[in-house]
Amino acid sequence: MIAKAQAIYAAVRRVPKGKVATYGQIARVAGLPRRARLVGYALAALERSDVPWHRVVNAAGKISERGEPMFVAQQRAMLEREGVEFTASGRIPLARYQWKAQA
DNA sequence: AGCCTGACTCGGA
DNA sequence: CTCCGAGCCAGGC
Repeated sequence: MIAKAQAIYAAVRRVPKGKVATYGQIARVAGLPRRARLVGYALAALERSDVPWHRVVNAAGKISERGEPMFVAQQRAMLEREGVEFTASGRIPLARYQWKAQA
């Protein structure tokens, strides 16, 4: 486990229930500007943790796929259970649900 | 070291 | 809206 990953996880944990954040946003909050890919990489390594990874989506407000479509459906279900709505095209209206990190 | 891959993002066409 | 190319970084070979 590397320190950068820890910073990323800490940033993700700050995302409140019912809100979502983008990879790039998490990267900035974690002090790693332009390292969106690193965020995805770090989250991919997650296994059984208290990190709300399901609240992290890409810049388009869509859930990033990773092989099994099953996980995407699972993530969407968890978000909807927290009150996050999806558009007919499967996107999340970021203007309304994106987490605004406070300095 | 080089090359390829990947839960990404942005600007341009 | 979609597709492309470039920039980014960690890991494995």
